[in-house]
Amino acid sequence: MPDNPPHVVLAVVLQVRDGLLQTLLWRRGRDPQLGAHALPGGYLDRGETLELSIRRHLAAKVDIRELSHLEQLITRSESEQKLGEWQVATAYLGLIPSGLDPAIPSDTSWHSVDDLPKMAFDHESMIQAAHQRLQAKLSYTNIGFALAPETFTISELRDLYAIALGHEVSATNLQRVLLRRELLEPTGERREPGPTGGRPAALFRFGSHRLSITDQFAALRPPGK
Amino acid sequence: MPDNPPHVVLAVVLQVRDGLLQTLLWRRGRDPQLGAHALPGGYLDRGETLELSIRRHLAAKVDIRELSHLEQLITRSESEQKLGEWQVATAYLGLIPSGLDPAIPSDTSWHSVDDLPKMAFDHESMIQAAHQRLQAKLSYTNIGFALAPETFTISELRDLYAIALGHEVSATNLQRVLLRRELLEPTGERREPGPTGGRPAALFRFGSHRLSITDQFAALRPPGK
DNA sequence: GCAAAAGTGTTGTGTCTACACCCATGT
DNA sequence: ACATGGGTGTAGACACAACACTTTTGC
Repeated sequence: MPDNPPHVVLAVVLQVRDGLLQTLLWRRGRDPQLGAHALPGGYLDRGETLELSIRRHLAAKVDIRELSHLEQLITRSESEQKLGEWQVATAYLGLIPSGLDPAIPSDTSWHSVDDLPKMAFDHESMIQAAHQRLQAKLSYTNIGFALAPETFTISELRDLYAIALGHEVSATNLQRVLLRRELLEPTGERREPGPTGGRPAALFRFGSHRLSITDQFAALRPPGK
Repeated sequence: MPDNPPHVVLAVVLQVRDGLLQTLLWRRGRDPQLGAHALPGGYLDRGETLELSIRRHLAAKVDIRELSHLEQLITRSESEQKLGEWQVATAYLGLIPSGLDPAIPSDTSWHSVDDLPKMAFDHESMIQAAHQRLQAKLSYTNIGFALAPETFTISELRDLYAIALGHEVSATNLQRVLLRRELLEPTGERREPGPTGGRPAALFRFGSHRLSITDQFAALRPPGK
């Protein structure tokens, strides 16, 4: 056993795809746990910074210019140790806006957060931690910008929030909350109605694409019983 | 340079002492930065877990049975690297209830968070991060249990909150918020008034000493202008 | 009685949810 | 006209801050 632990950097990359909150998983091509699903990532290189390291490893899987947000989640040493490998792992949360479809290599695929395959190590609990962090931040920050495309209608945004939060969200109230907090600005454009008609929806965009705490007050709770 | 980075584990230990929020600093007895003030901690041992490691290092400074709370804060690789030492550091936030006065070694001392000496590395920003985390959690969790002694009056608790938050807190409203959230329970006992008189204060205690999120809603904001 | 400290009553404000209602478009 | 989806008006619940007022003690 070496004097210092190998340091692994991982990312839970989340995106709303096909109506589900999905995460990018890599099918391990090497021991240990060959064939099991794991979070993308790899070893910290000599002299490298944690954030640059995870960006480097992710670059092998997706176009990281499409990453709309990246933040550190947690650092763990526990479970790897049980496997006889003394090792430290730092997990990041990454987000990709809905609507993009980055090219990914064949050993990598998207999986619904609610229907994960058998995961290597304790990566499943890291995905849960990432999901909880996203849910919490949707309530008191402007992090919605990182899930949404550049412009969108309130209905589309409502769907993104509902999928990420895991419960129904009212378009009416979502609009009120985000406008009151001055996070959303109208583009002035409208979306053409579909073949079935309906009033054309106004297009909005997030005023800022930098994370900020917008309200200590929680909103968007699950509908009352 | 070795194949793997040395992993350092640090703790920002906070306690309300003498009317100030203070942190435990260690005066470095070795290079680099000999003589500068630094957070207590040390290297991760072979096969050791992060949390056990910080507990082990802290045990050399204080009686860790007096630690009322310990949580992971952040892991950094950046700044140490600038000094030519490729190194990763994980910082923890630790809390000690007010009123205790743990024995500490002579190379260690308490310093007000608002009046820090010249700090080694980027430890000052870690203390700021710890302080901000504590302030935020005072609003939406029951973390007050970790700052307060076993039993206390509302006035005493008000002072602790005011010191940790850095702004005035109303005893009236603090009591209402914490009772509404059912965090406080009366012990049934009373504190004798001082020589100057006054109605005897009821003693309370926190119902739970495990961290839980009690409200997504922020309270205890600074008094309005 | 009077000062001091603790605790309660009450009012107003702001944020949120829920739901009724109105608006703009396609067929 | 009517269905469809977008958007506004309004009322009620709740948490909170602020402050007046009452209670209980020592002197």
